[in-house]
Amino acid sequence: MSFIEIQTAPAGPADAACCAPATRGAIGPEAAEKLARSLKALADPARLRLVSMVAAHADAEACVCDLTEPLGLSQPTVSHHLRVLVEAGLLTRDKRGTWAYYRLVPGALDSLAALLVAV
Amino acid sequence: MSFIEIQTAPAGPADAACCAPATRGAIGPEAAEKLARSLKALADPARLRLVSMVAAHADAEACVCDLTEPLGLSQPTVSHHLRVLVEAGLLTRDKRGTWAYYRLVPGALDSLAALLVAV
DNA sequence: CCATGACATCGATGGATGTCAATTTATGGG
DNA sequence: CCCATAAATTGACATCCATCGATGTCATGG
Repeated sequence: MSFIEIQTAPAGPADAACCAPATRGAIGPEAAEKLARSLKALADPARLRLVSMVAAHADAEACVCDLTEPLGLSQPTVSHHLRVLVEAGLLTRDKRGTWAYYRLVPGALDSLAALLVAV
Repeated sequence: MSFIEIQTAPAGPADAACCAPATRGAIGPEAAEKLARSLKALADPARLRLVSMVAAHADAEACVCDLTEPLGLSQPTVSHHLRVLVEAGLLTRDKRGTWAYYRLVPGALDSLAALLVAV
């Protein structure tokens, strides 16, 4: 994984008053972009509840029909949110016959949290 | 802080076919709303970089003028992002004379990450 | 007392996003 | 072969959000 890529700069001379160069040990623009994409996928009440509901469901998997009614959202909307979560690498989709089963990707949330504290 | 409020339910009986009740040990709607607000504040490349730059700056504090140029955004835009971060409880603002100094709130990122893995 | 610099707020605009209704695809049963 | 159900996709619409320019406020210095 490791999107950490510290942007090292020579640590310029200390400025007398204000306005030092900044961005010494800070996160790089592309790493920020990547992390923001992952966080944006989770930064929605419906999607947080979906992740939580999938994780708490029996066998840790659930189909759309399990999730539509308790969320209070229409089926296409739930499907859309699930798609966003799958594209963000947080859930996996497994279509078996009529139903599509969603599962939590094992270490996804943990590595995201780890990146967060390292920002 | 502690927005942890897990919504505990009696853990209903396993359903035979599909469509179990769901939302057993899942996060509640209002907890999801609150967490989503915090995550949304961070789910932006500019704000992630701002948090990182403030944390990496000398004395762990920085004024707006330190941050505008390396971010490549205008001063009002940077000010807006900093305001969002302050309102989310991630940064503190301390106006001393001409300059406004921003600092990272000590445990903010960590407790956010802890909430994330507990979703 | 006015000029300047740092910062915040306001207003406008373009783009992203959440939502639903309608349609489409696919599976399974009669 | 046709119908019913489950899901995904599409299209349309409303809302939110990031960004910028203009303006306002406060402190400092000539």
